[in-house]
Amino acid sequence: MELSKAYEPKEFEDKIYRDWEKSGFFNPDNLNLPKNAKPYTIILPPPNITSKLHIGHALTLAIEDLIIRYKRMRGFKTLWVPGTDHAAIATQNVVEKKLWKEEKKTRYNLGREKFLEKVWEFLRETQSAILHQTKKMGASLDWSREAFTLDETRTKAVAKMFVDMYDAGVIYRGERVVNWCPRCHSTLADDEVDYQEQKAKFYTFKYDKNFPISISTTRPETKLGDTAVAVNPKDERYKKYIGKEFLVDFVGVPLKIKIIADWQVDMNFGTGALGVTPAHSIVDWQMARLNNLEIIKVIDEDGKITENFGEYSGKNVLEARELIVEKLKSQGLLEKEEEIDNNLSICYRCGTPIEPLPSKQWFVAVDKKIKKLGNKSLKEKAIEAAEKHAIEFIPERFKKRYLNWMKNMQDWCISRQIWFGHRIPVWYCKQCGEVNVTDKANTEIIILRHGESRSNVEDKLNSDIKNQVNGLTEKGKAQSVAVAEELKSEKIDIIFSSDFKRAQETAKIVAAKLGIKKIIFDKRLREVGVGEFEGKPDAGFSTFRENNFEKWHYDSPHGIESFDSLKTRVFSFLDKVAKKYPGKKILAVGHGDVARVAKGFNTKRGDLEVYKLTYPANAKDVRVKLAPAVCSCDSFNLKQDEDSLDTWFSSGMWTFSTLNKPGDLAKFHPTQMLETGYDIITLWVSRMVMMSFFALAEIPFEKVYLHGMVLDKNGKKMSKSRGNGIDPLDMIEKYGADASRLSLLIGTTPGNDIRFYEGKVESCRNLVNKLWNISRFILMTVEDVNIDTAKINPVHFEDKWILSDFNRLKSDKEKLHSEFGLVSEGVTGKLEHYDFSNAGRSLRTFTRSHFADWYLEFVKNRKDRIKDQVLMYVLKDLLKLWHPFMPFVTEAIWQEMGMKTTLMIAKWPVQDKKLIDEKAEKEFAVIVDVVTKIRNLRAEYKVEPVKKVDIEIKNADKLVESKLVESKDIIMTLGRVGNLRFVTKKPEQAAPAIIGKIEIYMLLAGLVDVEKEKERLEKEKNNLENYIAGLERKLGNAEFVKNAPEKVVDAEKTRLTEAKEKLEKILEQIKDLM
RNA sequence: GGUCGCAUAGCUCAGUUGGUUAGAGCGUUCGAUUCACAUUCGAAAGGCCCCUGGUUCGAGCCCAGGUGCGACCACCA
Repeated sequence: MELSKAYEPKEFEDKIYRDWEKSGFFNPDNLNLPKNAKPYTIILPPPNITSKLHIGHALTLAIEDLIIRYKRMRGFKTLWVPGTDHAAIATQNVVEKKLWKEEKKTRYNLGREKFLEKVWEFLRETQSAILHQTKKMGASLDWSREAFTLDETRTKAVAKMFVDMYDAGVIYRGERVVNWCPRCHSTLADDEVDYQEQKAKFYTFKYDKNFPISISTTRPETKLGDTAVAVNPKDERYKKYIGKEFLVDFVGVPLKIKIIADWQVDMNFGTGALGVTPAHSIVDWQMARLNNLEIIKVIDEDGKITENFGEYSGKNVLEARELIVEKLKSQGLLEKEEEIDNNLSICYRCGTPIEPLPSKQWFVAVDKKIKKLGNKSLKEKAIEAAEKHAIEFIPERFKKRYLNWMKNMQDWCISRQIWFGHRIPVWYCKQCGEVNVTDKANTEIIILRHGESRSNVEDKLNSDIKNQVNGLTEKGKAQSVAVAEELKSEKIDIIFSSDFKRAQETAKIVAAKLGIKKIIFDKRLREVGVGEFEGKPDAGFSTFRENNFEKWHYDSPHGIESFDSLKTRVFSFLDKVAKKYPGKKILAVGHGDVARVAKGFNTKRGDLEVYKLTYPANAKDVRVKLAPAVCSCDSFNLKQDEDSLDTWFSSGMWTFSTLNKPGDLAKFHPTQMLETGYDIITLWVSRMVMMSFFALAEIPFEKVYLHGMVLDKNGKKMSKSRGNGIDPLDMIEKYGADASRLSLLIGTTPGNDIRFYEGKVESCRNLVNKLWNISRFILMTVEDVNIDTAKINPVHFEDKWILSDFNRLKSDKEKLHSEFGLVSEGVTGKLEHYDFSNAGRSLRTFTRSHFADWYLEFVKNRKDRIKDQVLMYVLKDLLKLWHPFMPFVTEAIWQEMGMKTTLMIAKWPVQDKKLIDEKAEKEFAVIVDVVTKIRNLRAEYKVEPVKKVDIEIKNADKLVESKLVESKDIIMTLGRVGNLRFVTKKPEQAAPAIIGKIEIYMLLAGLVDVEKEKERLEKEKNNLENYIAGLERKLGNAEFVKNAPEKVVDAEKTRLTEAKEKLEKILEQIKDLM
């Protein structure tokens, strides 16, 4: 069997990923597991659909796939759920910017519906790019459970959550000072506010002559809304005024100012007195609430002074500021005007200075006590979960950040003035103003006109129920079939129909095609009554109505039905459907005028215009969307809230909104692990905890593993704007997915940022190729790839050693102490402790150094069955251990070996303690030392590689002497030795190397360079002397001998003895050279 | 301003409850190609473990103070 010379990722990766998908094992339902198998679930943090994935996402995928593959191999019912996040504001911004750049249009130019279409167009593009990237990384995600925060299922869940929270009193509508951008006309979340350093004029003045305290501000115009002056309660200067009220005349505006005390006031800033403007400062707003102050709005949504401020009203803030300062100057009230540095809050999108404004918004009350949570609030539960270790943070320090933020959290504003996202499920009644909160979906009614009938062809009006002789023509029947085809994709729930024959026949054809059995006939869908025009041509009737609209509106001339009557019955039908079938999609087969009137309902036009609407022939154009609620005043004329929800509201539900397959929630929630970047602890992690407590009264996850940020080589955060962002696809293209993943895993510790540069990927690529070539060699060497590896009886000590060492590598203990070199550390233990980096390092060291460089070199020329067994045993299990790190290459080799099942579900190797053999380890370590020393001697003497050297070994340790003899040939090969003798007497003219009791001499005949050798030995002598002096100092210290553990003291003594022996030999050698 | 983190070889990072002469990968230098692998192998050079003090028989590790860098939160009226 022979593999290609180098591993070519491109030849394998796509095919392997397809095979994995085909196997179905990404889905835990398909894993063949015992009933009691424990679940292990991670929900992938959904990437924003604002852009393609960057290397930071690749890190998330690499870590999570590593954990998931490891757990899967360990027999857990393993689930990893993929998805994407609609990222409301961010996405809307990206599309708005694009729209402006490409078409010079704003969202208002397009209107809500058209704009949203654009957004969806954009997101479908990025979404599929993200999907492709994720698969390329090799992520073993269960695609059958893929979710999107704004798909139908999640949208329903979000609306229901909102309603439930509202019903529980946890969501409320309230007024609060919010960050308002006067240009974007939207509130901004705190994290959407940028700060700009600026020089500002800082004015110090009094409101009027009679007011005793001076205040300072950079924004005199807001002072029109002051209702208090706050001072520090400790401030002796103002103590006497606290609680007093003053009526002042501030630049012509009368104000009532109360003096209040507040600890937040800095006595040393300005005058130590703060003018409180409740409506235009978040801090002041809080003070106002505590002190029951009046709130006066001074600035409106356009950034202009509101009414009732005389000459200032209607001016923008800068104009008003100038005017007020002038006025203060002229009144002699301005005491100081200085320049200070301050931070100006600006909109992160357009840079316009932000106006804090009071505004009606929707909030989640984080302090509201909730009955089903033991009368604790969401905040309390979220704090408790971390403090009582229900949720563990890795690394633990981030718990502090979480708790700190949580404890200071105020009610969470969840409404955003944007179009994209989950529209707030609240309807305001236009009639009585009542607020209706419901998660019921819109009811949608499609009004369909019947197909061509004989009365159409013959041009004889027919609106008499007793005279239903005419049905559909052949053409009409064909039209009905065609319409039914079109309607197939609509998922119609119910069909209504007029009871006129032509409508009945149409409805029956459509119903049969759509597979709907029952048709509900409703008189209200009948054609308008034509009275005396019955049986006559349409033209007369139409002309009459058009000429006599006013009259026909309410009356019934010539016995025809009035417009009002027609409208009333059609609307009554719509009303009934809205009430009785909320959220359904309904087809109503009727007639021309019925469609016309219904269309008017939808467009909310005046009666006359409604009548002039043309009705279409096909089904898709007349649709009525009805609000899902009917107000208690019985009106269904409701208007939905224009705002959308904060994107974290829906992503906060992510751990459970994704588990919507029947039984999933019970099986997989709470999830075991959340793995994400530390930058979204507050934004996301905290929200998930609260949302999960509200919805399910349980934690969303047991552990939170936080990874760092990926930085570029210079330690700068990667981003597109900096131009240092890296597309994982580029790395995969160049080095393969395995190398890309590995480069992100090795050298990465939880919570710490990682620097990424191509060199890392390159060296990982080399390692991947090394594993490939090890396999290539083994598969070429062994006689039978399927050799039984269950029972190995190793005879050679090198076999015993590698089996021993390899089983240490498998260990679930993080580190096994051993005093010998070349001993591996436990990979399983490291993985259990989330120490992925060191797990990878251990594997790398074993693979490269222990297995390839020593064992394989050692046994290269051996030909026997036991060796084959050892090789296959190590290779198979090594592939398993590597699999979570580099799934593709390990699977590729596995398949090349002719394995029938995928490596993905192979059992994780368990340590076989019987194979741990310390004696063999020690013996092999000596051989390694001897060979290394010989190589060192050669290198120091610059012996040409082709030239063989003569070596004599003296006084070999009894224990290992036989092994040295046994390995004579291999030592000679590895050390390029011509003659190897075991002697009892030190040779003349030879360079020594000493390992404990073993002395190795390289004979120098023909290569002697006395000066060089002297120099080398002197250096070593000095080293040893210093070392010995240190040890003697230590051991001569009575305190050390007294206090240190015996083990440590003994070890030092041994070292001293050995060093002295060694020094003695060196000295002898130097003497010889003299 | 508050909180947290980081500082070890030229670079990126390990370094366990304090106990050998502090390690790895990359890079550099020297050398090797009939060998499974030049995506390879052998070897070497390279460290006031940020500074100052303390605890201890003993500190890269623990404590205090400082310096530099970074992050998060708050925000100056």
